[in-house]
Amino acid sequence: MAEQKGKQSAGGKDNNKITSRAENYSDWYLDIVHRAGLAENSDVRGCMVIKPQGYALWEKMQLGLDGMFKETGHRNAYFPLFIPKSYFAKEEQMAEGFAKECAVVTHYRLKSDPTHGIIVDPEAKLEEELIIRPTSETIIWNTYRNWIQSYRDLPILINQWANVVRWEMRTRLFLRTAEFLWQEGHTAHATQIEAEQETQQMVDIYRRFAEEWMAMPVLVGPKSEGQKFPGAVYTLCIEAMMQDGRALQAGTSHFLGQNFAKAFDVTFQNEKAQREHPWATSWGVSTRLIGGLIMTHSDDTGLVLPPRLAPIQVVIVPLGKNETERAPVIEAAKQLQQTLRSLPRQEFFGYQSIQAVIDDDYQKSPGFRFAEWELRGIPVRVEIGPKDMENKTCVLARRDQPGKEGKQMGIPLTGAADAIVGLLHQIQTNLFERAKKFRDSNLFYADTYDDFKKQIESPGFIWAHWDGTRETEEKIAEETKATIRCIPFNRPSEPGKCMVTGKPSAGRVIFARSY
RNA sequence: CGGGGCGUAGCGCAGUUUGGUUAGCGCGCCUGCCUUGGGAGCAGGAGGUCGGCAGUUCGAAUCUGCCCGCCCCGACCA
Repeated sequence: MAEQKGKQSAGGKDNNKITSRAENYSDWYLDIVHRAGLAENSDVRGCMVIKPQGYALWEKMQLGLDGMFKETGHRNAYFPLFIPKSYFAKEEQMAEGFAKECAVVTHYRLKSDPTHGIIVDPEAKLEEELIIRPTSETIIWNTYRNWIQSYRDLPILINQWANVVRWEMRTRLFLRTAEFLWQEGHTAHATQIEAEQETQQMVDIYRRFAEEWMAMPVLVGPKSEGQKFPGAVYTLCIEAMMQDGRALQAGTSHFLGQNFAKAFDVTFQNEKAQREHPWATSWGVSTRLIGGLIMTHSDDTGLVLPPRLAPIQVVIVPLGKNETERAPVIEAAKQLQQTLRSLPRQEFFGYQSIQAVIDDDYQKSPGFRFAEWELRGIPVRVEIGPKDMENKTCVLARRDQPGKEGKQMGIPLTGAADAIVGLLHQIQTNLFERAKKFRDSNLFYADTYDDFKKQIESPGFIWAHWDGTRETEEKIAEETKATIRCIPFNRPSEPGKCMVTGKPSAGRVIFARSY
């Protein structure tokens, strides 16, 4: 009896399968991250290990973004991880905003102790504590003070790729971790208008990157007062809808006014020999984008990668029962791999050659190998077997249509490389269109607060009128857990009345529950 | 930090209520045979201080206390 019970219950959950989205969205997400080998939790609370497959995605993101930053005149630099507490305190709004989640270094030495092993040396207390950067405005503007004397020194257009630490209570791989990787741009300008143009330009770069590389449609526009970056005059954002209908802030670009220049006493002389404070921006996206990528495209079969972001675009799976069958198949696979690799480089792939791998692990059954590569999200799979060799053809399978549905048989090997490139472009477009369609079909309207409360219980974003005050937004957040995600630039011009207070509203804004 | 749940092999779990010899199962892993157009099969094998510490007991995965960690729900957040 006991044995039988054990047998039945053991493995009750098939750990070979991915939890379906319908069953448990959050388990589905974690299954994808784990099974596709992107990342895992480390022993350090709240911190993840980004594994090679996951890091490769980040590298492709860096490739795409860094290129766009450079094209617009930015240069990379690196500033310290540690920020003296006094610097941090200088910009009040920001210090307050991040105070609750700062890691602080208080000592600089350990020593061995007979009873406790290694201990913090109480003699080695720092005179001034160091904050581990949650963001770098303060240390950078403290540095800019020395770099900026004249209007001729401006603009300063700097970006840094770095890690930051925000001590979060609850973490989720990629979406919210205590330490994460990001880029932060920090610019200084002679005029307000130029800084505001920069803020706009950078959010537009984020939009382009999200849409063109990640195939992730986004809403673009300012945040509400309540949601903006502490220390910013205003914050522009790109906001995406995940497949569970929740919002993900995917990137932000801040107009900082002269706040940091004043806090750090940064001035320059203009053409008329007058002293002025420069105008600032900062902007960033993080490894959170990987979470957004997963939750935008992936399905119950596994990860789905848009071709422009996929570190490997093509996998070739040779088939065959024995050496005699396999030899010519392998030869054809190698030729195709070589042809793909030597195609003219396209901007579409970041001017990198198309990466194709051959999976000739015959120990694994064909079905196993097909499933495995689908799980890992490779956009195109090529199957070549003995039957194909008779006709000099192959089979192409597209990841955006998993299983047998996405297969095209009888593709001539001679034209296969071109067909694959075409397919990669198609997949990229299809993924974007599909995600956009999903997003748009989950945009709802609410005119009364009652309707809003009802609608917010279902997935999706809601267009609603709001009186523009922080109090009303807070009340809504408290009562419905929804916040204003974005005030889209392209919103229809439609004055109305706030659904809560009845006060006038200039136009609808986007509400949603968010990550 | 409040409420709930859980720590047993790399992963997923049974066993704990009612203490009793060498702690089981599925997947994965290793060896061999066999097989290959959608997650194959057979045979053999390796792998555990049962989260930690202290206690109760002739005897603890199982009972008691303390501690640590993880997950979910809240408060907070890119």
